[in-house]
Amino acid sequence: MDDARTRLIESAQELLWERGYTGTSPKAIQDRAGAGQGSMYHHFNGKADLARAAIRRTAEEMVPRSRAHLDGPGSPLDRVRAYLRAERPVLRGCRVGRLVQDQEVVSDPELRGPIDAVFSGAIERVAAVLREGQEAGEVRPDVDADQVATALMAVIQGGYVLARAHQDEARYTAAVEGALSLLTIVG
Amino acid sequence: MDDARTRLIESAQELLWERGYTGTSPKAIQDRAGAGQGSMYHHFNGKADLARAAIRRTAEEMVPRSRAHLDGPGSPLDRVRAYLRAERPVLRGCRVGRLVQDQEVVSDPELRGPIDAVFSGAIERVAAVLREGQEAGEVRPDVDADQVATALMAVIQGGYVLARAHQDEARYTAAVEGALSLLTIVG
DNA sequence: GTCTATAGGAGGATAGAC
DNA sequence: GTCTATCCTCCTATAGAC
Repeated sequence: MDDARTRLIESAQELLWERGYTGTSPKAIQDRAGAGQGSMYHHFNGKADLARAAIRRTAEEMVPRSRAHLDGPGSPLDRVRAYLRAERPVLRGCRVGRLVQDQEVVSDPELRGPIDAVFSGAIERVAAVLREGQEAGEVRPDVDADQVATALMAVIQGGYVLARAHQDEARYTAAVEGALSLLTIVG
Repeated sequence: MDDARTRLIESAQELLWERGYTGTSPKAIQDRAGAGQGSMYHHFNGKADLARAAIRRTAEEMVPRSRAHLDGPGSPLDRVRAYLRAERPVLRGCRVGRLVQDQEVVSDPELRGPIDAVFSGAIERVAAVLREGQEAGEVRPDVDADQVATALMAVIQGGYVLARAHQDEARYTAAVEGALSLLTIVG
């Protein structure tokens, strides 16, 4: 059993994922955490303050996930494939990508910062692995690794969007496989 | 054309784009439309009903935009490039892609349907043009056109997400150019 | 630290007058 | 068709007791 402060942060993480910032009320967070109003306003200044803590924590939790695949075993191309094909809660959406639609999140540097850092860090790491792949002769050498890495991250985020619109995880898979098929050197 | 009903729909379209479904209140729509509560509830059953009309209209307006590029002049690859490079309000986000984050939108088939149709229609059209390009020898023949078309649509949607997170339109451009660079036959 | 009480405002909608 | 009045709930936060 964790303390109330931790439970509040975890509940906020879940609700921000499910309903976004605007759709998440302090009351709902308290209820899910089993904490009262007094408890929440003792530990945090308000909704935005709690959301900052929750988003920071979610961002911290996501970095090791991508590192696990990108810094894992296998050839560079294998690692990029493993990252893109990693199991994801597609229909639930991206924990952080979802939040950038919220105007209040984008406007607050403390809310947006950690999200931006997750994406920027992942793009950089993917680009580095792609460059390894180019040197190894696995990946087309005629493309800009940074641009392609950005495109691959966009495929993941856009895959979430298309899959939710279609309510079918297959649309995510199609996007990822389409992107991966373009990555290899044509025979 | 200038009646209250139309103004209400147009105002709802703008607000849904800016703030999403959850973040848009009937009051805000009325204020922007210069219409009173009585007027809105005379023309529509409520918020969801008005949102349905607004989303249908937005979806209708988006189809010709994509057709303009995909069915335009130039070679197949030129048309795909023109579509991906078309000017878009990147930092404002996608009019329809934004909405699929909203749980209430995804849950209501009448709200989700038109959005899904926009994406599905665009994917099909892009795939057809890609197949033309493959036959013309412009596009790699060894890839699945449907999957690649899905990937390209995902790049657009994901480009919006990454650009908003970074608050920089360049991130969208990088994603698009990275994807396009993979499309051509390697020299 | 956590509880209850309190509060002004916004959200979403209904009813009846004009 | 549009207006105003009214309703109840939820939102977000503050105050003070325990």
